[in-house]
Amino acid sequence: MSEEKSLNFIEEIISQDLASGKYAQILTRFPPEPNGYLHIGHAKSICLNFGLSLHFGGGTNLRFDDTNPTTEETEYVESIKADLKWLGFNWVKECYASDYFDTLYGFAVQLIEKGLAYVDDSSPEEIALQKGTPTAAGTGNEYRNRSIAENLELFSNMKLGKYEDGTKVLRAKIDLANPNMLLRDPIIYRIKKAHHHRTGDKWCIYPMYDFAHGQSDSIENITHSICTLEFIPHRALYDWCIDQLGIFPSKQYEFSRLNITYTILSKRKLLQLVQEHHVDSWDDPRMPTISGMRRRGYTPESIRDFCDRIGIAKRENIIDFSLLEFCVREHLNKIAQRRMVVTDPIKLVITNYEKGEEILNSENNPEDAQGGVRAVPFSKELWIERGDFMEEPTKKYFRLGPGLMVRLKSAYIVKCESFEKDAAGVVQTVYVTYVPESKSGADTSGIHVKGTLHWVSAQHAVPVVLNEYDRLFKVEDVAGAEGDFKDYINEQSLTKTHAWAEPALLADPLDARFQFIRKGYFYQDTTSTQEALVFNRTVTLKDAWAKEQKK
RNA sequence: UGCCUGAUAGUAUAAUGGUAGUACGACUGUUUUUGGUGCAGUUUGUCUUGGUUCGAAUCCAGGUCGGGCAACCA
Repeated sequence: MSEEKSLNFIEEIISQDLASGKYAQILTRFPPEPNGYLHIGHAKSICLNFGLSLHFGGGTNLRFDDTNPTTEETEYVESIKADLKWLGFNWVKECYASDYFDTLYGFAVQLIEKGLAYVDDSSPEEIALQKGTPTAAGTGNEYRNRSIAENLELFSNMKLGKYEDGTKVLRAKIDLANPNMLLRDPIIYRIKKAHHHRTGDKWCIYPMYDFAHGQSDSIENITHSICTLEFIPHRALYDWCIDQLGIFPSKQYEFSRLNITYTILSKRKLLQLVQEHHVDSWDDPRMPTISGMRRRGYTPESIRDFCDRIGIAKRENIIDFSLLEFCVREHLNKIAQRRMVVTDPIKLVITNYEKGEEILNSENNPEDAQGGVRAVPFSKELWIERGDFMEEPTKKYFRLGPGLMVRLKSAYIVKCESFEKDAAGVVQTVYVTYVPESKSGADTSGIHVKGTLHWVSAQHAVPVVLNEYDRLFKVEDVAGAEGDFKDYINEQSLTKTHAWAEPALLADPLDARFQFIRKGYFYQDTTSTQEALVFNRTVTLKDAWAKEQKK
């Protein structure tokens, strides 16, 4: 337990509960509905729940909140488990609300027997109408006065499948005038003759969230049930159910959900992006899903670090996307293998280089003294970036231009002697002379240059495809922007580039993390093959020169 | 017009009646064979009006602004 960091309000509550002896150890839970893929907002909840039990001692259950058979699928269950494991968390028990269907049914019967629940034959519209409005009390109906015996029989018949979907519901009998709309006789069971991904066709009635969640927490002896702010009004119902049933008193606590600039964190909207082909899939590297971020090259460490930094509180927030970028850069800088890739090539010819070719060594990672070196072939003709040559260099331009000198990374210092344009006036070739005694690591030339360029030997170059990603949306606050969120989609969020790479990439493992020097961090895409290498740009490098140019 | 919540630099998050701090961002400088990294520094803040107090971001009262609540979703 590290004491130097101050506690957030939930950690505060837990340390008090532990100190007072209320609990000997804590048990939290992560309760996704298996109706979509996990995203970075879930990661915040995951890191919180698992982090809490790791920090204070105890455990965390993984519980699938699968009470709505029409939206849930096993595919989602599997992806959620895979994402959780990848993030590095282990749950104590794998639970399903559907495992409690029998118990939950019994709870409902208990409520009926206490005169606290009744079967209502009204239509959804009628029920909504009878609920009143936030400022006007609701009105009852004749079904509210049904006898216990009648309710018992009707509810049993509901279970037996004697009624059609939507014709009857079971409601808790609480208070139709309560200022909290959720307490105005909430529906706790509805008829759905649908196939459930786990219970199959065994059930045709399913409990609502409010009659399943708190009870599931209680059944598992969850001590601290942590959810997001929009569930605050549900807490009264949560407690009411537990009180009336007299079961283990789990307690609900709420924190604010995560928002990030230039993206959306809503399963419903993310599903829409997939279904309407604005992105390729749930794991499209542009998606803020865990699987998308994994494919893009984010590391579990960087996501956990991000969740650590954003903090836990109760106020609405929107985190800068740049914080996420900072976190992944910081981690990748330490572990990524440096490689050289040229994306928009022009030819560089070294006129006085007569050796044919030679093999140079270049460090894999300057941050890691044990990282070793790799062999990089060097020759008379190289590819360099078009952006690294300027016909008429501006002041503060440290790259190549007529008469200017630069170092070629891990190789020699060269001086630009001349250049050649094609018919259209576009520069195609730059002619330089090199300084033989300036060889990297054995430089006796005494020459000091300000710029260092990456390069690839033309005859050894390997073709690769780079997926360069930009933000998915054009506005900062997508959820808060007026109108349809899809109007703000950035159509240029993906740029595919053909590039030349150094041959070392051919021998690198599939899951290696790379920094393409001066370009950014890259990770091999799932579609990449030895014959056609494809890399996703996880994030660019910070670019002080781009900033300087804007001035 | 009801109920529930919340409000500290650009963005987050601490300070639990006693020096408003930290991170990211931005800006300087410095180091550097990545205009990367590292290092040093600068910048900007307690929603408002009263009250209690020796002392208020913190407690009290009123106001303002934000978010949520009327799914057989979770």
